[in-house]
Amino acid sequence: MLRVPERPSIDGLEQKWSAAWEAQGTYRFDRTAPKEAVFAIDAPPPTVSGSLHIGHVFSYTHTDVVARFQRMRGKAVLYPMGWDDNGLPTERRVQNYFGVRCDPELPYDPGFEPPAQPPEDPIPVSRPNFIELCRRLTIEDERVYEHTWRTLGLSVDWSYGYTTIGDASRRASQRSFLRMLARGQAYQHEAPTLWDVDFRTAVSQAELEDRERPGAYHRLRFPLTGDGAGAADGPSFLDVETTRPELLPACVALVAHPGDDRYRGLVGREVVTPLFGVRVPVVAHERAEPDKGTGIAMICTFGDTTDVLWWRELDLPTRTIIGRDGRLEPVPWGAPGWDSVDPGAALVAYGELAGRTVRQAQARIVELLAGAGALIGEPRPITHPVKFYERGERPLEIVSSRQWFVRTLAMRDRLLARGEELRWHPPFMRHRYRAWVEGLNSDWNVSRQRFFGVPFPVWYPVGEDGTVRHDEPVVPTEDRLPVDPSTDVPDGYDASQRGQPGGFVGDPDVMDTWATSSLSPFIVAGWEEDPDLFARVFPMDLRPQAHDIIRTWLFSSVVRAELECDSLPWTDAAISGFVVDPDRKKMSKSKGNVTTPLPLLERHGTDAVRYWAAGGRLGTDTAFDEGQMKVGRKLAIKVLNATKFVLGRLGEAGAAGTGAATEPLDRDLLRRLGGVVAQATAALEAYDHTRALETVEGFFWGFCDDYLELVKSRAYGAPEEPAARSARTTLALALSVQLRLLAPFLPYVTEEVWSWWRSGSVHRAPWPEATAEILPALGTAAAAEGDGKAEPAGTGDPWGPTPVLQAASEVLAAIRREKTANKRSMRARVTRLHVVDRPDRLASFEQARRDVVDAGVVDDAGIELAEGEPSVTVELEQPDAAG
RNA sequence: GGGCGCUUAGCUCAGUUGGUUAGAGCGCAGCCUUCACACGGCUGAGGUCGAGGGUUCGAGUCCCCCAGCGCCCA
Repeated sequence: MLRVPERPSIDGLEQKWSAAWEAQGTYRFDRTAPKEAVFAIDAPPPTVSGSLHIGHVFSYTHTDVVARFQRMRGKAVLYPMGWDDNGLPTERRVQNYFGVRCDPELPYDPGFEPPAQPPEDPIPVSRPNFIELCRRLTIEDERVYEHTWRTLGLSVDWSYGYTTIGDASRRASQRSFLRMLARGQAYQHEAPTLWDVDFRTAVSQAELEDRERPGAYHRLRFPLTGDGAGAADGPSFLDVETTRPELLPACVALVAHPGDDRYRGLVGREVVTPLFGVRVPVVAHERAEPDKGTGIAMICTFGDTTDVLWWRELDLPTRTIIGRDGRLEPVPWGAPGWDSVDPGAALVAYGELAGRTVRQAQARIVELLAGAGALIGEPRPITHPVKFYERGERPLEIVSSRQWFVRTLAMRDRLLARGEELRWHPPFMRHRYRAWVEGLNSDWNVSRQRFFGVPFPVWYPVGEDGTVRHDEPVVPTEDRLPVDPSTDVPDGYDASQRGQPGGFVGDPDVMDTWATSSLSPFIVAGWEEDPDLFARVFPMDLRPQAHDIIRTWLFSSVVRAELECDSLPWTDAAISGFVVDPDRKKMSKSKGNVTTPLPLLERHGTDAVRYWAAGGRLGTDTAFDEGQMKVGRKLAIKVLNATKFVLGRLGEAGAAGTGAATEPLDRDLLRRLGGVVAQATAALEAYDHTRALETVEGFFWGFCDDYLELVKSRAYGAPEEPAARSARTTLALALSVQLRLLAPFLPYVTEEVWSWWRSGSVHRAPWPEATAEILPALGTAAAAEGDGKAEPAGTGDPWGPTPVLQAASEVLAAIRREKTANKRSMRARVTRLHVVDRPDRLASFEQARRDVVDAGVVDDAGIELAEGEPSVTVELEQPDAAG
């Protein structure tokens, strides 16, 4: 039954159909499907830190196109949505939103309510209170996110949702951790660690970024001691250039390149540090750069990662001075390890520095060095790369602390092999992964000294003397997970023993957020909790994500699947580009050029925004372009109107769409459509949604502009007239196929018009199949034909050339051109139409003659055909004769 | 410094294994009250394919080099 509205509109379709899809369970995953019929997507859980942005809309649309395509092809699609709510972005947002800060020393206050307005000075709250606030805010944010996704029409099965702080995620993270610990793949270690002094947490290699910062070389003079050989005729001092003079008290050696003739004779000798009088050796190492400064450098514990390398490889002593708050700590000059030729002077000098921040200490020590005559010349300003935590605001320091690590370095070769095994879209993204894995220089530090995260499921015994025995961790059995060691009690102890001699303490740290999100395929698949589900969906099919997190999320996910399952977590990775503003600048909050999705969806309509997003190729940065959204809106409206028109011609009987296409023009149209189906299908299989859309869209416009005009009047014919029946069969089939081809891109308008004449959702309809669906309409006719309208000799390609459609379109275009050139209406009558061409082309035109006559308003008697150089001559009736 | 990508019409981009006269959309200009659509339709103008060199009968496409832009890593 046809139900075509009088005045169709694309406005309001989002609300109508997203509710219907939810009510009808259109996108529900069929968990009874066998593994080979499942298409499982490991979609990125967006970070819950305020709001989704246009980049999310962009890449999630790409994924949704894949999901819808696979679903229509009959796959049981598992398309879950998670929220990445644990971690620093949430903590930071909660601090700002409520005006609080977490102080783990405070006791829980069950009655705490944050003030309506965040106060100027943050209110200190206990850790449990802080976590409550985190949960409260993330639940609110997640509700808003979900609404945005539903408006965008993502075909997610919401019943498979998860959050990275939820019970399932904590269980999976802790279970995996315990197993890695048991297998020796996780270990804890007191070591120099990159440290953000504002967030007061360790960060991993993956979270670093270099930023250009101004600095200055300070030339410091170190007197040589008289101990070494040849002291008498050598120099009496060494000059060293450093950008970090404040680390002088932490200096443990000077280093030069072994091949540097200037210093070769001095290696093994000792110098004395200015101000602090510490005797340090001159050593040699390949990593010293002869071209930099004076070619000899201070090794301090620790200024940068090269210091750590030198310290480790050269087996140097440790003198750390920077505390976790980024200030210089008091140190005991004269005590063992802090020997000085003049402890009193060292104490006085250091007294000027202790308690100051790195920055303040630098300013002060420069004055002291200048006063002591140890600063040679003026500091020389430079710009140099400095390591930052990607979310941080001050340069990272390196502090020594106890951290949990996962052994990734030892599995480098296996990880590289997995990178080759994974199918990347586009393929060149493979290089990003390989370069990252090859460049790994430390195991993965998974500890974070934060609050809102997954705790390590570990306690430590406290000795009778009160010392914490970190090397004897106590772990829970897996059936107790998830645990919070700060409130839960290990087996064999009771709560009163917490922190007591002979008792226990909980590990205070939480896991890196990637340590949880890297398990997303495991969390969704019910790892170790739902073996039936796990067997059906793991390994998954697709990981879609953007290229900025290849080194973090993609990498860590490959690590976890390798460790737990000895496999890839998925077979394919689809890597989206970024959305950039029209000036090719990355959209970001700091640049103030971000666009929030919901107003856009409301202004242009979801299908329009998705059209823009689907136009962005994988791996390619795409300009934010509202013009493209207007084009998408136009396309959606065209679908609406063209469907209305076609259904109007079909009538109740024709809408069934069975029968044969007997007219050559109709047969050509279907042949071309068959080719479009094949191309679009191949493109989508290859994760090239852009090409698929272009192909389908191009055909659709030609269908509307030419074919519909050509068959308009023929399709009006009586039910029993064969030419009319052929037109209606073709219209019904072509419309049905095209709506399904467009459905993954424009889910709302296609569902709306599908509902006018078909039952069920277009998104559950089978993906068009050229051979099975279109060939029968041609095949039955081919057998019936024999009157000179026969097909060209079979070339094996049923979707070959379409000469009749071609000829008709070209002549129609010539007629339009003439009418336009003469500023005449398209209804102006053509009195003479003279077509000159090759014989076969004339024959093709002849087969569509009636349709061209109707569409072009041509006097049939005025048509002349002749062989020769191709040309079309059109003469129009006199304007005044039109009446 | 290393790696990857990009450079084609005013703008955003296609251009498959080399093969007639390099395409699309937007924008622009002109025209058309057309019975699905004025949230429309039709028609048109517009490009020495970043520069240079090479391979080839033939290069936007393959090779070399250079420049610029972007991203990632050091």
